[in-house]
Amino acid sequence: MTEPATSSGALDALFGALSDPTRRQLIERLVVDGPATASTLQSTMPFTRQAVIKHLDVMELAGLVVRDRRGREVFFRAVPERLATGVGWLLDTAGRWDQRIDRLRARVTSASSTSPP
Amino acid sequence: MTEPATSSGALDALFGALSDPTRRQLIERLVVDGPATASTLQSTMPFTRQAVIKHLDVMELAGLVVRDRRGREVFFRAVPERLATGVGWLLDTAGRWDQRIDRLRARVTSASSTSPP
DNA sequence: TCCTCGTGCAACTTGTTGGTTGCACCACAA
DNA sequence: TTGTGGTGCAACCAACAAGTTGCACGAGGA
Repeated sequence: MTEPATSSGALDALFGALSDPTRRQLIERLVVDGPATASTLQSTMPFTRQAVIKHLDVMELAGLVVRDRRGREVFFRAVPERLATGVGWLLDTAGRWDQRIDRLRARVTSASSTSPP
Repeated sequence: MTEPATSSGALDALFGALSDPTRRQLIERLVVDGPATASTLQSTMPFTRQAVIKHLDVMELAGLVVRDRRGREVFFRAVPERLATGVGWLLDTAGRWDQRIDRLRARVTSASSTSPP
C-alpha cells in the first residue's frame, strides 16, 4: 500500500512530470487551493484547456494527481504523498555519497594512497 | 554560497536531468565510485561515448556534475549537494499541503462548510 | 424541449531529445 | 618522429513533447 514505487519507470515519470514549470505551478496550485477542473485551471494561465489537460495527464501518469468526476465536471486533486518518492531517491543517492566519504576517510586514516575524491 | 538556486530554470534543469534512467545511473555511479572519464563510463553501458557525453552535458548544466581536466583526460565528478535543491522544492510543496490541511482543520473546528479536500 | 457549458478525441505543427556516425585535433609514449 | 588513445565538434535521424485548432458528445438548467 505504502510501497515507495521507486521503480525506474516511476522515477522517470515523476521527475519528468516535475521538470516542467507549468506542471509544477499546476501542482502547487492544486496543493494550496485544493481540487479544480481543467477549465478553471486554464482560466488562470496563458494556455489552452487542451494544453492544461495534457499536463494533467502527464501528472496523472506520474501519480501526482488524481481524477475525480463530480456530475459533468472532472476535478483534479493533488497527491502530494507521491512527492515522497522523489525525496526518497534523492536522499538515498546523497546518502551513498556520505558512505563513500566514510569509506575514504577510513582508508586515509588506516594507510595512504593517491586517489583524491 | 549555499544559495538554494531554486529558480524555475534551475528546477527545470535539475528534474529534467533526473528524469532519465541513464543519467540517474551515471550519477549514482559517480557518487559511489568517484570521478571517471566519459570513455570509462561508456565502457560499462550500451551507448556510444558521444551519447554518454551528451548526458553528462545535461547534468553539468543542471549543476549535478563538474568537469575536471587532468592531463589529456577529463574527469567528471558528482556534485551531490545539488540534489538538495530538489529535496527543498519537494519538501516545500509537501509542506504547503500540510498548511492547507491545518487551515481546513481550523475551519472545520470553528464552523462548518462543504468543501472537502 | 432546447441550448449551453464542460468535456473528450483527433490531427497537425514545431521544437527538443536521445542516439548515431565521421572526422579532426592534441597530448604523450616509444 | 611517428603512432595511438582520448577529446571535441558537427551533421544527421527518429521519436517524443508542448501546444494549437476543430469538432463531436452529453449532462443540466431555463
